[in-house]
Amino acid sequence: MRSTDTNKIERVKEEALKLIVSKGYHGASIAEIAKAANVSDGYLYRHYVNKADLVKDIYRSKLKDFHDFIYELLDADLPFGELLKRLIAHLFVIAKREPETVQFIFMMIHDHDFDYPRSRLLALRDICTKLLERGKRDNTIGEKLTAEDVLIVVFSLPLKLIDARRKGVFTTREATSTDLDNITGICLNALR
Amino acid sequence: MRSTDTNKIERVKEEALKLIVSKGYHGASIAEIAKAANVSDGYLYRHYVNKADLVKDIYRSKLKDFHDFIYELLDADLPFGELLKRLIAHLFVIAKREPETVQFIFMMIHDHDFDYPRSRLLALRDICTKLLERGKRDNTIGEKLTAEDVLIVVFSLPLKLIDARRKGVFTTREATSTDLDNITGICLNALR
Amino acid sequence: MRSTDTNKIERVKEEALKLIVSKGYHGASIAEIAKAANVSDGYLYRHYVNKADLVKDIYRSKLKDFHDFIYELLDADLPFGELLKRLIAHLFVIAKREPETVQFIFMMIHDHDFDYPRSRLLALRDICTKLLERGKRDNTIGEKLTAEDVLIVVFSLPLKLIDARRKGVFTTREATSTDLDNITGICLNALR
Amino acid sequence: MRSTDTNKIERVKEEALKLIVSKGYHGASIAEIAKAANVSDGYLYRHYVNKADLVKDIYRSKLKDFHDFIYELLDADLPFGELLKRLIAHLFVIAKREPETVQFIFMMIHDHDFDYPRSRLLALRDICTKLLERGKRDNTIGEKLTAEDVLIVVFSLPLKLIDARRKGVFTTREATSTDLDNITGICLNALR
DNA sequence: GATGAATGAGGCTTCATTCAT
DNA sequence: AATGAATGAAGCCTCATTCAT
Repeated sequence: MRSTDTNKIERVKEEALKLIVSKGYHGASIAEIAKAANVSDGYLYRHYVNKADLVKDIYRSKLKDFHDFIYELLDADLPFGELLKRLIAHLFVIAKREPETVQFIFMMIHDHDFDYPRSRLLALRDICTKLLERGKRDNTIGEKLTAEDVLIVVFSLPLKLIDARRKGVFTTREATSTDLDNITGICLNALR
Repeated sequence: MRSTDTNKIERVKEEALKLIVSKGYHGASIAEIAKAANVSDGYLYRHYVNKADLVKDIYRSKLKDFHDFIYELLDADLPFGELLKRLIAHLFVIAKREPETVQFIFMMIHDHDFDYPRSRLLALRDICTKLLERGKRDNTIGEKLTAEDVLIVVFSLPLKLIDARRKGVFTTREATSTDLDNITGICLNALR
Repeated sequence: MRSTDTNKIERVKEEALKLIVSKGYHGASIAEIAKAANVSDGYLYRHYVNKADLVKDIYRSKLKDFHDFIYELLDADLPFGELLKRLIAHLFVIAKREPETVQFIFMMIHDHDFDYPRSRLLALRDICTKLLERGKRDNTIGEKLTAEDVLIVVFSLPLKLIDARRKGVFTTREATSTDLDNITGICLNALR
Repeated sequence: MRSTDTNKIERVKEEALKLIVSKGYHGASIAEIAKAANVSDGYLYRHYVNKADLVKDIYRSKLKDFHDFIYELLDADLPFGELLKRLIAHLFVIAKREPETVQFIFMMIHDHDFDYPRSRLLALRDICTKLLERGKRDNTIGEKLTAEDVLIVVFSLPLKLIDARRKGVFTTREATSTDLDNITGICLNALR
């Protein structure tokens, strides 16, 4: 999994992500990805055993980046409300700066062919549990709520909003800071 | 002249749904679907122009069933809280009785290759708008909330919970009436 | 091969001919032919063993009509020049009145999948031989020429001209009486 | 890196031509062609977008070879009679040496599914026009004749003779030099 | 390490034909 | 006699993967 030309494999991952987002996993062929990355068809097989392995790696690393960010937030010892706001703000910022990344994660989460990576699942559970503790400590989260509740509220609503906007369910208007406040408020209320 | 066996195409749709749920759209081949439905490979092409057309039809009809149910609820003129509870309860019941159906809808909603059918999109907007009105009339939904907020709360959280359970993110425990009450409460709070 | 509804099978033959001319033998499906003839898909199988059999029958009958016309001309005991002129004129008239018929014959003559029907081959040989005799009797055909020469001249040049016009090789201008005289002259010269 | 085996694609074209001649375009399947060429099924799709594209390429190149030969003849500045004789002789030689090639061209010219390639059509018109000029210059072609007349005489009669022999309309006897002289004489007379 | 030519399994789809009614 | 629902063989084509260079 080590490469001489670090750039190359990064290019592959980048183009793979972009193409998968725009054409779907099956729609993005190895040939097209390789061409976009200016790499030979066979190149990626020196790093990954197959196409799915490449995608899993991208998926895993994107999730890790996100989880790492949350861990940093958790380390900062903010009140839960503030923490949540920053978490969601982070999502919105990424959704704006690199929309493909958020869309990619959203796609993969729901893709039949890709499980949530085991290591990430453990991290996710851990994060939800810590968020729950933090919220309860601050009396921001209701006594009876569980980490699972945190999961479905904190990691569904914002992503779903971003996705709804992208698809134009009601509007394609770009998310504003008002939207950010609204969705944060909704999440906070939800966990009351 | 043989008369059309109306069961046949129903069998095809049923088996297609099941196989797609278990193996994904691309994983479920025409040959396999036909075999499971005890029908010839070419049979479905007498009803649909291609595989995607079949799947879209199933998708559309399942969504329609769901939307029809909600319209019935809306007609009943219940208070919003009760309406929401019944709506979510319905989802839970289906998720238990025909888990593939809910999973199928959940998959299709997030599938890159399938758009939300136009007619259903209009119905969905209409439903969210009506739910919003009802909630505001009852003072159950906050003044500033929008139909889009209703959308992401009412149609994301319960489905996401069902999906989380199926995947065993935290637990694979079957959803109980307590879970139902909890998630309803969360949704109600979210829309406060 | 007898039918109760003579019209029906005639309609089938007519539509088959038209569709084959416009879409080719493989492009014209039984379903489409049946639909155009307002007949069931299975209908033609009560008259012919298969699709090819239907087409052969149409082919044979169209050739027979043409051969019959030539035999009538031969009976009229005209000088060869006049005979040839009338023969070619007949082709031109049909090409104008029912262009599909001439095109159909032209297509079938050159189609890999359809042999010239045996009975028609014998008639064709006979016709060429009689034409040769007539021409030699009149001193219109050179001594050394053969029935085969008559064949390639009389039955190639006019049809090829009609085809070239249809395809617009040089022009798509409709064949005039001048064209008729020209091509007749060419054929006569060819056989000198 | 394996270098492209230039023989492979040539083998494919060769076998495709042979199989199409013997079984027709639709009768010659990709699988069979690939097998005959000792190549994988998918191989030809690395060179052509589909089956028709392969066949068009063969068609075009065979026509080009023939046209190139005629252009060489035209360059030689021979009297028209000699030029025509050599042209027809060339056809006879090829028909003997590689009978499939002539048959292939003859089939394609008359195939409903394949147009005469545009570039070849232009060349053909040019050739006929130049032949006409040459013939008129030598007083070998009548004043009133046109390039279209040259077309149907020069490019129909010899091919039709070859085809008639192959099919055994009158005889299957191989074309002799006498036949060559005869058909040349017929063509010359035709254009008088 | 890297390439890209070549493979071939497997998918979707068509359509001539059958046969129960 | 006629229908037309249903069949299924067979075709075309895609694309992840391999491996000689």
